[in-house]
Amino acid sequence: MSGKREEILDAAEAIADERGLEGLSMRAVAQAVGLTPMALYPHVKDKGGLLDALVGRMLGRLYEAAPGAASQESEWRERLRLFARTARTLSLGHPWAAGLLFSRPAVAPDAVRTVDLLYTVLLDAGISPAEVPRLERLVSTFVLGWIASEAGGRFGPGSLDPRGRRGQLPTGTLPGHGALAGHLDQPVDWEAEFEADLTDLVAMVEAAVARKP
Amino acid sequence: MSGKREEILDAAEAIADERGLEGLSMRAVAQAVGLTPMALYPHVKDKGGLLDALVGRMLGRLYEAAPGAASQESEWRERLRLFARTARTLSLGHPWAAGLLFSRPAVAPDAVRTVDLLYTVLLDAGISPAEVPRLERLVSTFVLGWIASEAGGRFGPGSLDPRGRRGQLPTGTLPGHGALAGHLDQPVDWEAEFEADLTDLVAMVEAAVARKP
DNA sequence: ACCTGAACACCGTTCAAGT
DNA sequence: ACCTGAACACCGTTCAAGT
Repeated sequence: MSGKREEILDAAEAIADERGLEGLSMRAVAQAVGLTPMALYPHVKDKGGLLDALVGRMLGRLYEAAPGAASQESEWRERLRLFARTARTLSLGHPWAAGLLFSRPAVAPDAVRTVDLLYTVLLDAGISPAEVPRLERLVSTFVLGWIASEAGGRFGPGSLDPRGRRGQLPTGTLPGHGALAGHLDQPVDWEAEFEADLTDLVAMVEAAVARKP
Repeated sequence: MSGKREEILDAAEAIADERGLEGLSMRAVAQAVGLTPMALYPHVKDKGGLLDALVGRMLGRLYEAAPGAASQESEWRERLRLFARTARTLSLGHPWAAGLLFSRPAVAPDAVRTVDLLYTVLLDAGISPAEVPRLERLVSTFVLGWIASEAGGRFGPGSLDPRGRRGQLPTGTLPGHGALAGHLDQPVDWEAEFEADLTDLVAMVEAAVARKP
């Protein structure tokens, strides 16, 4: 019936993918669906509401795309990793999305489903119920922070290129950089780094299980 | 000499603190310093440049306010915690700041100093030089993600209130929430949770040291 | 160099009016 | 209910002109 709303969200997502978040205006969306800007308001209520709907969609897709993470058949470690990998892949395809999750508390049903998925993973790992909410926030915050950094450009050359770093400060004031001389020039394999981080994260969960039986 | 730039940045920071990031316009800053909007441009070049300068300042303040973290006299564990705590305190005072760091790769000297501080902490912990850059990104990404979540509202009631979560979905579809029934209603002590997370983070660094000697 | 004033090409949203 | 058109109160930034 109300496929008009879906049409509007489709157009908005396409615009965000192509022109970024700052290219996403009510006027641009309206033009894309062949309407006047004001004709959007009955369907999305607000620009904020449009953004909320957009992240709601992404979370829904995350939940659907990581079915193995939900089905309790595979091992919790693999479910955790699958979930994180899916989030990363999704974020790379829609680089505007991750950053929104920091400011718009996601109350949509799909957001709750996603949190619940992590709850069950941690419970199956053997985390005591009292610690599960904190560890869920720890894990989701790290994953979200990481994919937002990668998609948003924080890991980009601007902040990484060692040549850019050197020379701005008097020599000797950067002892850490000095000690790492040989290790800062190589290009980074981000997928491999993400996987290594997930290994550390899984080990942290295991340690939390061992600590409190 | 060029205290005018500092005056502009002071005004911009005050506006961001009081009215949030969306209240921070070139026009508002100009009015606050008693100038025409265009008179700002020789000093800050751009609105993007103004935002960069603002986060540069925050990073400088982070570096200055955590001197114990830099001075190699205290233990690395305490230096890591001090650094993270200082970042959190700063972020709570300027809630608009953390989110900016995801999208604006900080190349400013103070950003580099901050990264170098974490490098030396990890080196002193005994992390092998080859692993230091990855672990620095892991630690800084978690801390940044956490303070951005807290300051941005992701941890807020919208996404936490269990009453809001229940009822939106057919019962039985949220097994995790069901199993955690008693543990989702209590209010959270965010400072205590942050400290607990830091304990897990420190333990993760220790595990990385033990793994590769 | 530093600043102004007018102007351009945008925003989100309200409101009265149409169907 | 759904849509339009004009309008309001904003944006960042360019440009020509002043000093």
